[in-house]
Parts: sequence; C-alpha cells; structure tokens
Amino acid sequence: MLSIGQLSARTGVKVPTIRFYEQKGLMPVPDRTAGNQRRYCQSALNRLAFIRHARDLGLPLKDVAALISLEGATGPALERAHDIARNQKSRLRARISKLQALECELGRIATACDGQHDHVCAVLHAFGDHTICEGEHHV
Amino acid sequence: MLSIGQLSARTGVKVPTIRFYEQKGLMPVPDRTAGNQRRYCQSALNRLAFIRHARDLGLPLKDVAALISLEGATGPALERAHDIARNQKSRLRARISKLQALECELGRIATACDGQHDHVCAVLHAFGDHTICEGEHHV
DNA sequence: CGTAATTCCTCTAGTGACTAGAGCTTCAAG
DNA sequence: CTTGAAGCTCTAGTCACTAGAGGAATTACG
Repeated sequence: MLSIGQLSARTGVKVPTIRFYEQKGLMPVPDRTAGNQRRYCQSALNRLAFIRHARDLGLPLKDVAALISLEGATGPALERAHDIARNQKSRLRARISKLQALECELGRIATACDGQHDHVCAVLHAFGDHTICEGEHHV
Repeated sequence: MLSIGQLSARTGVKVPTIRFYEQKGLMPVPDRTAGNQRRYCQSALNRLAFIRHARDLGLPLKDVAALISLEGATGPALERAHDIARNQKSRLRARISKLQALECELGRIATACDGQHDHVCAVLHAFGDHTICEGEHHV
C-alpha cells in the first residue's frame, strides 16, 4: 500500500495532480487509513501511468477518460479508441508542420539585426511584419 | 476610424480578444464615440497585427508586452528582443522534436490492433504501456 | 513514550489566453 | 423613426494544473 507521496515519487506525477485526477474521475477513489489518508495499490499505479502516458501523447483529459472507460472492453466499442489515436495523430502532424514553419521564420527573425543597434531593430520589425514571411504560417 | 468589429474582420482577431488585449495593456486605449464605442486608427491595426504575429510564433503575452515596450528603442536595450527571439527558437526546436517522437509512437499505437476487436485492444494497451516505446519521449 | 519533522488532509484561489453569456445601449440602414 | 446588428460592461467558464492556508496524521528518533 502506497501513500500518495510514494505514488507520486514512483510515477513523477505531483501529489496535487494525483488528487486532481481523482477529483476529475480519472483515478479511482482510493482506500483511506483510519486517519483519512489515501492508500494506493498496484492497480492505481498502473492507472496513473496510463493517464500520464496518454497525457504525454497530448490527449486532453476527456479523451483519457474515454479511453479509461474502454478498458477491458471488446468488440466494436473499441472503434472509439482507434478514433482517438488516429485523430490525435493528425492533430499532431498538423501541429508539427506549423511549428516547423515558425521555427524557420524565427531563425530569420533572430538574425535580422546586425547587432549594432544603432537603428530601429529589424527583429522588432520582423516580429511585426507578417508580409516578410516566405511561407504561410497562420494555420 | 474602425469599429472594433471592423478591426476584428481585418485582422481575424475576435472582438472579445481585442478587448482582452486592451485590458492586458497590449492594445492602446482607443478613442471612444459619444456613445462610448471604441474607434481605432491605422496604428492600432498595426499593433494588433504585431501581437497576432508574435502570438502565432508562440510567444506568451508577457514576451509580446516586452517587445512592444521596445518598439522604437535603439541601442543595447534591444538585446532583450534578440534574447526573446533566440529563446523562443530553442523552445520551439525542443517542442518539435518531442512532438515528432510522439507522432511516431502514435502511429505505432494506431496500428497496434488488427481491427478485429475480439480481444482486449492493443491500442489501449499501447496507450498504457510506456515500456513499449522504442525511444524516450518524456522530455 | 514523547516530541518534532514530515507528510497528509481539504479548501480556495491563481495561472494563461482566451471564450461565452447576460443584460443593456448605440449605431447604421431603410 | 424604427428595427436589427453590433457595441458596451461584467461575470464566469474553459483546461490542466499549481500554490497556499490552516490544520491533522504519521513516522523517526531519543
């Protein structure tokens, strides 16, 4: 049986975050000691790792909740899980290509000034001027 | 002189967002009609484009505010603008590489199940199991 | 067994960057 | 001059946490 602090230490998830997940219905309501402190078992550790992993992958909590509700399910209901994975993948891809365009532009901006600073800085101008951009980046 | 709605239409920034920027001190306090409605001139349009562009580049509002305060400045104070651009570029690069790793993994997850659903779905398992991952992705 | 340090509890409120809605007023077109 | 769109202020909600207050329980040490 783990205290919330031990659970936190083993998963890297902060203590208030664990309580927050419980409040949101993502973590099961744990047993309590006589003194009202939470005690967790192995399955809670697995659940928390699941949440953490899905969050690392960028899923919003409601998608995580949807996946949790599918745990142990079989049959066509599982299409939902695939949808979530596929959707997230395309969101991610769109995000990546946008960010790459922005990185490219930031590179241009960062080198736009010769460092002399004896004039109005080109960096500021570049931040302000969308029309300088070679590619589109307002997705 | 533009109404807030016209300014919104020309920049693609929503009306409540413009008011929000004003409240945060990013947009200058505009003139008002006798009936208390905001009226904007060209410089407000430029300012809003500046904010929007910097936001598109991922800068938080406080960095945008810092850049705005440097507008028209010359001399060594402008190092700050370069810092902001450089910092943002490296944040962005880190973010991109993390997202790429995640995309890769999501691809694996999305194809982890044969679509039969007559067993416990591998997608769910893959979401839960960090150890399957080939590369590290908890940056 | 006593006490001190640490961890835990609940609750509220704050973050960032908006977004939504209520309830009212003003403006522009016909 | 009326009507409907667009404007106003203000509050509250979103998401995913995070921080702090004020107090109770647990653990470690002597």
